[in-house]
Amino acid sequence: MTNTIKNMDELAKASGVSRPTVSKYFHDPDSVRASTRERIEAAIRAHDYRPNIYAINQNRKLTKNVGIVVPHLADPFFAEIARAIEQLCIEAGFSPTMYSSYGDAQQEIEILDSLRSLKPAGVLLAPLGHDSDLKRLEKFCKSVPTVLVDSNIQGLGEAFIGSDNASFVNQTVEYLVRTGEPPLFFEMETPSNPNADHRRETYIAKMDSMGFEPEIVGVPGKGWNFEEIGYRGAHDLLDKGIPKRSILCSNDRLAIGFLSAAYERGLTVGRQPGDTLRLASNDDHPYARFTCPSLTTAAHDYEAVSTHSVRTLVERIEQGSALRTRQETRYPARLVLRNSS
Amino acid sequence: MTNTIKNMDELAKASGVSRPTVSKYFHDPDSVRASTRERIEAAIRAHDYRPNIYAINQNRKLTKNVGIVVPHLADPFFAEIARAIEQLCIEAGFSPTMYSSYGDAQQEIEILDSLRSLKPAGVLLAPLGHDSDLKRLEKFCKSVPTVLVDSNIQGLGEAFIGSDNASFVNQTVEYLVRTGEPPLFFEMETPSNPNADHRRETYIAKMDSMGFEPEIVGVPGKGWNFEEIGYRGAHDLLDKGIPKRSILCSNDRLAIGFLSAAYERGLTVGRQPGDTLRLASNDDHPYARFTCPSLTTAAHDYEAVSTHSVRTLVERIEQGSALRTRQETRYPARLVLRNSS
DNA sequence: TAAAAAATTTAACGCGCGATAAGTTTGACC
DNA sequence: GGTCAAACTTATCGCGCGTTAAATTTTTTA
Repeated sequence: MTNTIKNMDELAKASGVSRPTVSKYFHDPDSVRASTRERIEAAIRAHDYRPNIYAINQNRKLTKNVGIVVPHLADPFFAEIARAIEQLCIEAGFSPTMYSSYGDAQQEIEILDSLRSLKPAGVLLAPLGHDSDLKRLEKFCKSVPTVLVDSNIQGLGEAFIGSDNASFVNQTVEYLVRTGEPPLFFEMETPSNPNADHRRETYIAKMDSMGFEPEIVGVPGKGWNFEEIGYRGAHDLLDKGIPKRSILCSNDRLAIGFLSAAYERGLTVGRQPGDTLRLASNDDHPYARFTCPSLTTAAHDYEAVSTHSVRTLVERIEQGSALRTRQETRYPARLVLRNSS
Repeated sequence: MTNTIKNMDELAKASGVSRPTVSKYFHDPDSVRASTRERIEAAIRAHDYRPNIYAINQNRKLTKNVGIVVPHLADPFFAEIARAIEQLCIEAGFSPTMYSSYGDAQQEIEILDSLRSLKPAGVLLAPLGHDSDLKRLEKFCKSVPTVLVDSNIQGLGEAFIGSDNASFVNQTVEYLVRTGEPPLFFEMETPSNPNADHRRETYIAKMDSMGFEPEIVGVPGKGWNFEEIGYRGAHDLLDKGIPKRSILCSNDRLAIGFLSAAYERGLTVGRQPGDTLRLASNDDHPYARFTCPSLTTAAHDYEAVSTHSVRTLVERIEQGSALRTRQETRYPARLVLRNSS
């Protein structure tokens, strides 16, 4: 008796209203009179009715779906960004779906391809960067309102919202210099993300401007096992002796690997007089508090990036195909002092 | 000229076949003659056509969708399980979608509710456990073929596939006893997962059977910030002096917090003669290799769990509503010896 | 209380595809 | 060359809803 309702027609009859009115109700509950709204809602509750999504989306010009695409969900940084964005999308009345390309450009394209057939209202995309298939990405961005997050690709999408890499590195370099000595820059030889390039460039510029000689160590290794790469790279580096007392890692995951290697070698890392090394990094990874020693790092403004990017996408969706000028927004970092330097 | 094709009718005309044949092709490309298959595929390529998912799913009795629901995607353990399962589902010809309840029972229910309207062929569910709304969960499992993963709930779903908690703890306890002394068990006072209970029970039973007195420390704290909880709990514990030389943590994330606290206190953890503490744990968290010292732990058989659970679900889907007896499968752990004990 | 405005009803079409039945063509085989 | 099954075509219905237009009712406003 409670589950005999299969479609809107029956729901309409059960609640004593016409089907177009019920349809209107689902489109916007406030568009019907309070009295009819209550009748409809009573029937919905009584029969546990939910409209058929597929029938809805087939006929609507625009769905309420949004895609969230990140390079690697197993990376806590992206997991956190994705979580925040997902929540905000729900609050804005959309149905977000999360996708991860797991560092694979081919999969990134496949995700976007299958996303296209979901006719999403919009997409929040944190692209792989260098590895991405730019032509396919560009084609996609032209067919679906897309906002780029975290990693920028020139001219692509409606807008870019991310973190200001220069702010990160300037603060960490400044801090290390002010409280000790100019740092060596420790990074991946072939980073899988454009942000790494900006960090390197900022490091060089900053060192130059302060009158120091930039010194960069690029460790080999591909893929997304950054800790492993940092670990091996640190061992290789330290095999040749300690190059400098201060080290700045391009990102926290490399630093985690570095600290692990340093620990194994019995090197003490920190700002105490007896310590052999000082280490700082960027990102404020969720585990940066729990490394040994805890990691001095520059923190993203997760909340600002996620709220701004969702807000931008929603605005873009609501005002239709209004092509404003593409805006790029970069939020500064917040230096977090811990025990590693 | 290339994008004038909107539906199957036009695609059929463009390729010179009838629409039912095209429909048949999409259902199973091998069900049409090779020559017509080529003609269709040529037209698809030429016009970049993709069938409308919503129209397809509206009419199919069963969709090809499967839901993957985990308690917390930001936890690397679940991120890894979800990734593996997602990949296997794709290979099996399904369209997986990932959902995370982020530790919130209310959200777990909402996910399942919205999942229901996607008419999924099946669901792979790693339930929250204690916190889950069992009645709603039960209702859901009756309406959608569901396979439980990682965390079992008696009688729920078609099957359960997870890890054998007893195997984990038996191995870690045995190892600690054999190479040193019986361990203290370090866990959360109110764990958010039934697996923790099984681990505790196994610890007690194992200690009893070996003739030792079980000793358990339950640290306060709620939520999913296990590292933080372990960190604070360790400090509290160590404030009262070192209770025992061997400590077994219920899971790696607690251990990561513990190691961080121990490091801050200048305690050396390991199996060397001079070390003050030995620490072991369970899960083989992706970062267990990079803690300081690296963590001795019991590893899940990720691959076995994920392949078996996907295979079970696919079988269940393909053989319709064949109600076999519910099976529970638990894979044993693999002890990973590192430097913490 | 009448007129205007808002809400609702009735009727009907379309979306893109699944599915089926009956007739027609194709290709393999002896 | 004839036979027959497999493959294909034509025709047609239905899915559950969006959407629209015109007619009707209800509520608000003057």
